[in-house]
Amino acid sequence: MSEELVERVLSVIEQIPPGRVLSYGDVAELASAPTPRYVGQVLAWHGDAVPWWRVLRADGTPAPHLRQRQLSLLRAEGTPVLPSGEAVDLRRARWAATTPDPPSQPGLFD
DNA sequence: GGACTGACTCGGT
DNA sequence: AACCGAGCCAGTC
Repeated sequence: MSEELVERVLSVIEQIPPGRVLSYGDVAELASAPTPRYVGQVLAWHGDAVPWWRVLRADGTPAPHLRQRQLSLLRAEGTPVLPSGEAVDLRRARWAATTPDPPSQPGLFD
């Protein structure tokens, strides 16, 4: 696998602002990775170097083995979580890369 | 070269 | 909501 591609994937993740998230598919698209699976693979190996908790599955739920830890990290930085507490509210928390700046006001998510 | 395994996703039951 | 199958692709054995 190309080292360059790994760098791009990590770079995209590094740029996700606190309180916002991206799905594996989003990251794959932004980094021109071949498939979302690849992003998961990169995170499994180099995840400790980036804010991995800001990457979720397409439905807003974290990968099963990270469920607890990831959700608490997200809650800690103010990411909007659904009432169930089991998934992030993607419609509000998803980071639009083309509009990089997160909403600048405190009223942020609501 | 298979076969199987994942921090995946989507469409169909 | 839950389960299934297909497509995906790098790694490992």
